[in-house]
Amino acid sequence: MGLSYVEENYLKAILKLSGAPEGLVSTNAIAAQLSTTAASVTDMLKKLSEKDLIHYQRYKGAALTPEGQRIATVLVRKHRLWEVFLVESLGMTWDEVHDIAEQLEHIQSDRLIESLDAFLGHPKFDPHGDPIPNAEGKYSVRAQVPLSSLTEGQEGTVIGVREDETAFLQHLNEKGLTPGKTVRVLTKDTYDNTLRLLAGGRELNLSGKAARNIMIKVI
Amino acid sequence: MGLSYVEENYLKAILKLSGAPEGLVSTNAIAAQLSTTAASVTDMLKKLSEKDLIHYQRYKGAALTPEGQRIATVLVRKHRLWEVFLVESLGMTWDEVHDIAEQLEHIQSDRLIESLDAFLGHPKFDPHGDPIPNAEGKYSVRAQVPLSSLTEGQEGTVIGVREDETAFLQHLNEKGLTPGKTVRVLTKDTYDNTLRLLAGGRELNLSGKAARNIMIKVI
DNA sequence: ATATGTTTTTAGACTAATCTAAAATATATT
DNA sequence: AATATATTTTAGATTAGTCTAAAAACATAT
Repeated sequence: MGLSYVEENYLKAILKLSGAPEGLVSTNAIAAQLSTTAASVTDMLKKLSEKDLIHYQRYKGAALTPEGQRIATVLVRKHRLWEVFLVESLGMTWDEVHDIAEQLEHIQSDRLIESLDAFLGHPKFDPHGDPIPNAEGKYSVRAQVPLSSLTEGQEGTVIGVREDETAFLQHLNEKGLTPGKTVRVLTKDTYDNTLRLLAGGRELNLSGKAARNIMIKVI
Repeated sequence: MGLSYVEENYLKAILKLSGAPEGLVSTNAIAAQLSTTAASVTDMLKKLSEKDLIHYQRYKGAALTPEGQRIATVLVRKHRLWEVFLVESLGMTWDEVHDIAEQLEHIQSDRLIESLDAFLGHPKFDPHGDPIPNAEGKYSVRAQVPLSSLTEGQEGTVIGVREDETAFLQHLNEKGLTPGKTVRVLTKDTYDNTLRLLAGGRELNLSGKAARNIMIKVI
């Protein structure tokens, strides 16, 4: 029924590599992505093709079928939801969560992932600013990124917040970080990601946690 | 370096089976516990012995070494912490979390498990009432007796169950016999030890067999 | 103490995933 | 177009974990 850990990783690699150019993914590209050999990839491509998860013609390359794409997208969804949990709930740093999420994304339970999604407040973006596909596999458009993903010198306008907790909104009101306002990142602390901002003509500090909940449209 | 998923499951099975009688665990007992064959168990016992995680003499049986016990106890710690998270944070029911925790316990990251422990407030018991060993492997104790040992008129609170079979937990959920609930023994059948209970304001019957698997803290 | 029955181990085979080395195919160059 | 180079596939071997069937060890009963 379910796929193995390894099969899942191949599907995710193919999804990642079929990003920009709408062509076929090569054997070597997959081998490099997964740090394995071309021979191993060929074997697996045959197997995934047999299961109708990819279209594959030898010497040509591979592309996900609709079903393969669905499965790979669920993996991306799980990976990014777990990253949000690790950073926002457990307080881990964005650079240490990837390897753990890489393991957690293989946990099998639909109920679990939907409960986690609800617990986190149905986030649309992960701590790196990447969009989280919803349960139907649809991505939010990347017109907006969390303020926390901006680098020093970048500028944008506040679109809104991710979680509309009253206390949090009041906090932002006091700082003048309301929708429509323009903000510029002056400095970003390398340890705790606290931001020094220029907004409405005055400078202010903002915690990394708060910055993650403020959505920005980059100018 | 690290152990495989399978090796970890063998260590956990041996820890579970070396519970009461301080003797050796038999090959057949492990095979039954893991739903595998005796031949497979023999192979693995040799391997674990080679790694100094168990003491093993052929035809005699196996017992954990201090290092094997340490690893198995960490697994129990992880399993139970995840169960607390699934029930208390995600709002899942105690009968559906076991299989998910069975997967989550194999996630490798010391930082993760200590962060999770802190996030949950360093719980001492899991949703089934079983104690959670701390980072040093020490368990908290709690005075508990099986429900079957109560006499007519005695009262207590449900702490947990002895066997965590999903079907059994669901059965208890339907009857409202979940951890924290108060129960009073109304009558006890002298022949088959069937109990007539008062729990959550309503009366219900419970077989002697089921009662032996429910742990109670007497008031 | 010998026969019977149970438990455990060994022997040999299978699957999934991997590798190296060689062969086949595709691509690029002149 | 012929040849050189790069990519991909095949062939064959390896490892971890599993299985069935047969042999070996142990336990028990008469």
